[in-house]
Amino acid sequence: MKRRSQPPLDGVQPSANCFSCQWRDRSQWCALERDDIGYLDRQKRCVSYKAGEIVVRQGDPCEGVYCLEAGTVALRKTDEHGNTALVRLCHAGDTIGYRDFFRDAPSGTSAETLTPSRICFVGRGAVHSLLSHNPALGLTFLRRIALDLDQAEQTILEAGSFPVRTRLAHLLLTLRERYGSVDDQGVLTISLPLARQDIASILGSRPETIARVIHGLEADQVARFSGRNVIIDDLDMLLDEIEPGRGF
Amino acid sequence: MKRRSQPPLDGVQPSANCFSCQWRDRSQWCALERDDIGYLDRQKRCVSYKAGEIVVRQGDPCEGVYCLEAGTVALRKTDEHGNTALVRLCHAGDTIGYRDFFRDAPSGTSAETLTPSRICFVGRGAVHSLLSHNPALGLTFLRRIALDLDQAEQTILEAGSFPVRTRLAHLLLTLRERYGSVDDQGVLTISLPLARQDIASILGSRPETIARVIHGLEADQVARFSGRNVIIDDLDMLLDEIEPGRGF
DNA sequence: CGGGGGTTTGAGTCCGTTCAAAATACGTGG
DNA sequence: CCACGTATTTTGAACGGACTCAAACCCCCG
Repeated sequence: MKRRSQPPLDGVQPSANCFSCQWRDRSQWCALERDDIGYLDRQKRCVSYKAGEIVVRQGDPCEGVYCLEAGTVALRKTDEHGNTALVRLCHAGDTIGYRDFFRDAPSGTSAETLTPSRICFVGRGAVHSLLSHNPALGLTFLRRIALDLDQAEQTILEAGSFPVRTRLAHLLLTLRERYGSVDDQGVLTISLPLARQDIASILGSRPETIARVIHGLEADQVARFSGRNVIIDDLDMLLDEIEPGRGF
Repeated sequence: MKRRSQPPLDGVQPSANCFSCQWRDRSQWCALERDDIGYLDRQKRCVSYKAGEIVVRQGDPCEGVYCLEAGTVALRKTDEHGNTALVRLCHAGDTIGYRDFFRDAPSGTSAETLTPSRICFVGRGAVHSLLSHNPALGLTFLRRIALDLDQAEQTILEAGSFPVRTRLAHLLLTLRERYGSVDDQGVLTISLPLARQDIASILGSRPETIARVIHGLEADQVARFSGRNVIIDDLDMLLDEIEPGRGF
């Protein structure tokens, strides 16, 4: 048997069960009753992906929605001129593709796994069925999209207002919640799920610029980067990158 | 009686009726049955605004949603640092504030009339009631927000990929649909509902830059600007600003 | 006729980009 | 396990678009 360098999907059993899914109460599906969860469980199809695989290709017809049980997924959008941007990161517990589903149009973004992932697929028919059985489900999605839209507008606002350095600091702070850990010394380490070029893409910048900004951050003792690990000795310094001083 | 410079609300009767509303079939409310339209009609409250009035202030609690019957409204977002951006334009027929409503949180944006407008207000309770009566209504909103989110992501993509000049050309083309007219000579004129600073805000730029770009557009015979009127003799030249050349 | 906000123009600067090349990391096959 | 080829990241130098600051201008209104 061939040895593989990909880390295994830590502890996740194949063919997960919706009842025992740790995200059930925190996802949109929390609106479902017991019976409907059973239906969902029978209908869903679970697939494991390696890092870097395409789950949905932009322009493909939308066949249903996806539940990200483990891993991290990037949503990329490409326009007709070939410009591409990483529009959103999806983490374990997120539902993917609901936007295309409700627009009832081909996928507006591609979805690509950034880390090894386990993703459950739920077909159109099943979602429609659940939606009509349980009107509250529609509202949880409504709420979720509203939040997404808010975040997108926030991004627009920031992109125009702050330099790349500030936006990178903000991104690190955001990623801290899911990918950060603190050791005994109280030192924060963040294991980025992103390559440099993906960071650039998220911030609407270029890999060269990101490299330079990272260099600057290290020069100012704000953070130390080694590969995809970021070590932050003094969180306050990182926070100061966003709140530019306190003298007001 | 005092003479007023504001143009009257062309032909719109005061206290509009939902049944006779010209937007009924094209708005989210198209999902409603006759009885529910009646309920909506009784519940809504109609108000006329002059240009430049604030309809909703960012941070205010969300009391319901608004139907824009006539006029143009700008949605502005301000962050904690005072940066502000014009996030979206709303035109006659649009529903406003549904996002805040579904997030169930204070308004994330301010809404300000750019032209004299007539706006109907529908309270929380009424919307909730209609929503529970008619699950399809939720889906029309879902669809609408999904479209908005798409557009927001498109904006993010463009902002990072194209110079201000291209984005301005694109904006003009967008506004053409609602604010453009063609005379006997076949010449296109667009009556912008926006001040220069609002254009800047929409494009994530500055008024000075917009002035310069407009100057450049005029120098290249692409368009002539006088006040809020834009005259475009040759539409192809404007289109070329977006599609950079045809040799591919 | 005298404000006052919005717009335009000018000059200078900076941030981020582009292009090119070197350095490093990574996966693969020997 | 190491060598190799490829992809990613980093560095350097130069350019350029958009911003800032400041002043002049304009138009609408009182």
